[in-house]
Amino acid sequence: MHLLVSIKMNEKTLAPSPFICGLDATLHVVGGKWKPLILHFLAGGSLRYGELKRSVRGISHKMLIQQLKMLERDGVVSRTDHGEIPPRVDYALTPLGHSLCEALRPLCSWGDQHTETIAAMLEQREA
Amino acid sequence: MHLLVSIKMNEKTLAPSPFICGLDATLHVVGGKWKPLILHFLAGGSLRYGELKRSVRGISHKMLIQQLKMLERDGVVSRTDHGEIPPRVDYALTPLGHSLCEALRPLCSWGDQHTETIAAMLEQREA
DNA sequence: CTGTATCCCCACGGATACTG
DNA sequence: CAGTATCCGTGGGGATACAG
Repeated sequence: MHLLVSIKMNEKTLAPSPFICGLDATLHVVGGKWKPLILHFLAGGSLRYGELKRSVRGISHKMLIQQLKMLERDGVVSRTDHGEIPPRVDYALTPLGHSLCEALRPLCSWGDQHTETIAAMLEQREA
Repeated sequence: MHLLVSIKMNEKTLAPSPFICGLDATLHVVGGKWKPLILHFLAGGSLRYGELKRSVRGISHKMLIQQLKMLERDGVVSRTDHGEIPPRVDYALTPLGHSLCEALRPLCSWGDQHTETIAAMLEQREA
């Protein structure tokens, strides 16, 4: 009895983890509709803004810029402006970004394996 | 030369894949803020509505019901109403759901490994 | 306890125009 | 080509009340 009593407090008044689990934490970084896709296409190597725009089909100009900024701020993507004219800007994954992308791969495979099934779902949704 | 010419068309006027890649397809199923978390907590076995509500901390009543319906419709989650009073309803992963959850695991691990880093990000965002 | 139905706000996100 | 700024609609999603 009296097991686990009196847990040592941290210095900073014990800030409880803001996440309910690891997955939750991850989603704070790659949550949303576009971020995973952006990372996915950067996995093959650095891309210019335009290339990225064309790769992530359907994304709007505004969204791409915005999401890239977030990803850069979070240390997942790096941005290098070559200071040329016309502008030439490359986006690439940081080491952290690569590791995250790695964790994303199973989701890609899963999607590949079930594309048919999922496509069928979408049609059924409208009905 | 003339490689890959004259690709055989499908019967149904060749409906081009609605997805830009496997990952995109996956996101049509577990996209959004809550679905991944719901699946994650169901991975340990079936849960009642209330248990799920408490597990996925922060989710609203409306959202949980709504997302569960979608997951059920998409064949990822199964719902069993025991027809009792008071009501007793269990939610569980289907085989498809389990495979998807499996693909989600690396994201959990990634989050676990970088919790500190991510927590730091969040604070920096406000600044 | 589980689920349905409303009200309602805000921010997500698209379209467009403009700058360097 | 890359990026910023603005306008503006839609719907995501919370709070609440109610039913079985």
